[in-house]
Amino acid sequence: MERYNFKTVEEKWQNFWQKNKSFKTGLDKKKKKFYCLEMFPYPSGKIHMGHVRNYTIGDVLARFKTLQNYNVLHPMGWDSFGMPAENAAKENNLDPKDWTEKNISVMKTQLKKLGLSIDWDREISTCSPDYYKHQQIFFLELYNKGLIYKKENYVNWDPVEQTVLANEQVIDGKGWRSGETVERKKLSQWFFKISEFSDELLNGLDQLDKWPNKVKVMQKNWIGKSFGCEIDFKIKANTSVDKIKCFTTRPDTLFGFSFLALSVDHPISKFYEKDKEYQKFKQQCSKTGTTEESIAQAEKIGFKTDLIAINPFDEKSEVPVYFANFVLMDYGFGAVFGCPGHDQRDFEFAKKYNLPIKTVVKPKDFKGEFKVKDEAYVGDGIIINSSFLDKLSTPNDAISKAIEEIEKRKAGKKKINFRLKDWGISRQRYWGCPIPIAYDDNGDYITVPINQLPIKLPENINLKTKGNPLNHQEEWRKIKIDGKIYKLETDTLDTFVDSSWYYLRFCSPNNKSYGYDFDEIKYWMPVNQYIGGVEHAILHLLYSRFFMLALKHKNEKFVSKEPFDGLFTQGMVCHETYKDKNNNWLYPDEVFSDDGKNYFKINDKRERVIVGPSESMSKSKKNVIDPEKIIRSYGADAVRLFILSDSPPEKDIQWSEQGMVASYKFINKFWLLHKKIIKKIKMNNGSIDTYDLDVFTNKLIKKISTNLEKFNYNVIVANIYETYNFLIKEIEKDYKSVLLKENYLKILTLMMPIIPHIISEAIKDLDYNKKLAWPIANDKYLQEKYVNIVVQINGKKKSLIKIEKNLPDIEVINKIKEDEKISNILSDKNLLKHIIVKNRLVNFIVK
RNA sequence: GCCCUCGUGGUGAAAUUGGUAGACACAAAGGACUUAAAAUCCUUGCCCUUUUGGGAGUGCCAGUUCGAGUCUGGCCGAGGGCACCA
Repeated sequence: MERYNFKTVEEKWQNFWQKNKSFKTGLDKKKKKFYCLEMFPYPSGKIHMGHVRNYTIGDVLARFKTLQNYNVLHPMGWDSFGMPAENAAKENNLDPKDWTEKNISVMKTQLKKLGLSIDWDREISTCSPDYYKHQQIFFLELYNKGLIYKKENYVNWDPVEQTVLANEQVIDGKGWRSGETVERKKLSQWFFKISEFSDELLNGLDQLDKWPNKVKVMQKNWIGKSFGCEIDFKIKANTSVDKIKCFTTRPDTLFGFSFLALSVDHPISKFYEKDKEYQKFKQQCSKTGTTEESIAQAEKIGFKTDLIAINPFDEKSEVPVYFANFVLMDYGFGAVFGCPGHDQRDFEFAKKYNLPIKTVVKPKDFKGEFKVKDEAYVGDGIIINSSFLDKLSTPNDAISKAIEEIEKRKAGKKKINFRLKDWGISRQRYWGCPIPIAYDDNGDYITVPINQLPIKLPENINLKTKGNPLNHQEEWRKIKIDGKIYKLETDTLDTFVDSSWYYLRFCSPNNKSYGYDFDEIKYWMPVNQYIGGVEHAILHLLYSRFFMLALKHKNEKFVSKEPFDGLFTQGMVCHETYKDKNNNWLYPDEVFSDDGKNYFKINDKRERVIVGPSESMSKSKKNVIDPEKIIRSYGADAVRLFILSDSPPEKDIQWSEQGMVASYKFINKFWLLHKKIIKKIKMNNGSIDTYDLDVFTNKLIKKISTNLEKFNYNVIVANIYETYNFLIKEIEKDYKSVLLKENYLKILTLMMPIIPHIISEAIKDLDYNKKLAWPIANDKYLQEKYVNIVVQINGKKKSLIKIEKNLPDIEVINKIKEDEKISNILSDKNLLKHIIVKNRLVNFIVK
């Protein structure tokens, strides 16, 4: 029998799908829709295994929903602005545009070879003026809504990328892409007012019940809502300062107040700039790096001012004011009131500077006198030593009473504070979306009128200049607005802006006048299922949620709220790491083994390989497998089958050559089985009723359908193997041909989402030309005639008895007692009672 | 330090949501076919017993229950996120 030739079959069907536009999005708006979206890739050169996994998972879902007769939107595009293009172009003297376009064409070809059911007619690319024109229009819109502003502040400066990073892009004090230590620099920057929506972004999370809890928790922590109050502390001193504002969540501990601490960036610091000691202190603070270790180990240090702060609850209580290294300017008001008894950080500070440590909270059940000694007591309890707050329980009663009292004394008011900061969107880079702002000679700016958009990037420019290349484009910068010459803004937008609305663009990718068509997004949005890596849990997903709220703001027509109804975060693809004895990484391709040990070849000699732990595939560790090569050797179906098998999609998967080979063998085995079945059907001489097969098929429909809904794709692969194991035995029976064919078509349809090429070819052999539909399980076959009853004695399984379904209890018991083994056990025991779980189990309780 | 998630064979994992633990696969060992190898197929998989059979068993300890991988409490371990957030 001829062997399955995946090459010709896969190519044939991929051509067929392309020619027939098989995955073109339907236009019938009366049909139920399903918007399936995977995070679009950055066109870095070639696809990697992470892409294969991500897009296979999405494709299975899209194909399943299509078979279920949904109108499916399954598009693909390119997140094509960004620094790698600029850097690569700089190195090779290319235009970033050419580099990007070349990569897109390579990756598109590769994705097609996976057999993805993508509507390529909707392809978009964020670096195309057709796309970023609309982004510039959105910029103007948000600007006019007051959601964009410019301010000068300290920024995270990446010295390698020569650009500003958002807080979220700084990981352990290092740039998220460059890995270089980030510097503090003062710059004038554009900001999105994301903090305006803090509460909505937080509350919206509650509606997202199809999101992983993990992601919601991360966003919740990031938004960081805390309840408390602001307090104006009166200042006694000879300077012009008369009060300092603080934010606190613990006004109930105000009687434990023993110092006030300020950030070195606090406005008051200007009175101390000339003080030599202060300068020294400030420098010391800046030296405390931003790395993980330095933060963890940083000693709490302070600089004592001549200011004295007064406790609003006790005018006689006066405490010193310090500058302290642990106070951040961009949270609260850059000032904290120190209560060493009940805050560990304040406690350490007080110990160092010998400040009083007063105990004002005592644990609820503590008997006798409670005193803070070796560490702060931060738990709940009863207020003590606090005048009118005494005996109140904290947090609840004491905090509200304290706030009430503060408001009565006009010393402050109730306040909610968020950790979420505004999103800095300026980047000093060429390869990004230009910001539609122009400056006059005085440095005052205006927005560029809509009819002059898009502002296109200049082409063929010199990138090897220092800093932002656009700064050197004098001609390009000139723009005439209302007859007057202005100079364009040279900052470009953070690429996270590009990906914050692309899901809207996919709904109407060719709409010329505006970024989206209202009717289209009304039908398609929200995305029903969004699939991507968990590394975007905060950045991209929070920004996208913000963007929807910003578009909706003051726009009654825009009804959608959350962009992504369902979110699925897939795990990473891992591989063992290999090194030689000099600690140089080795590619898996270089490693071979013949006697159970691993070697690689060097100068015609073999040398032992040191095998390291399995880690997420990364170019730097060389533990990568090239998808294209794998597809070439085993075919797309086998790759899809393997990448879905073994591990659940949300968990990391180990790449294994053996596993890959097993999937490949299965594809071939399956084809041989298929040919046998076709032969049986063609012979058309069977006489056996298909009851057993019907039962199997209908159970399978139920299993695979529910497993698809629950993303249990690894179990579906197991279901497919089970199906093979079942059919290879069943095929010996001479089933009635028509019925066999009917069952077999259903079974093939169930496998279509996973291995579409071979299944398409197999269905062709059935001479079936109608539109495929997802089979529905017939309840008749799910109700079995016989059931296996587990017989337990005192909860332990003793026997398994096959009886008719739905027998009355008494008959079940009688049948079981006929069982020799059970009756033997029961004969010398005292039967106390029995528990019957219908059609499943009988438990005898004996003594 | 705080928050979240997870602990099941040699390995990746299943388990109808409280009811047959280990489906499905990888690896291993033994066997069949073959001159041989590859490919393919079959068998085995903890302890005691020659078999029949019996027993233990889902990180550890307790609890709830007729019955716990699944529920509750405590402990141990692994992974991830946040990190001076006042």
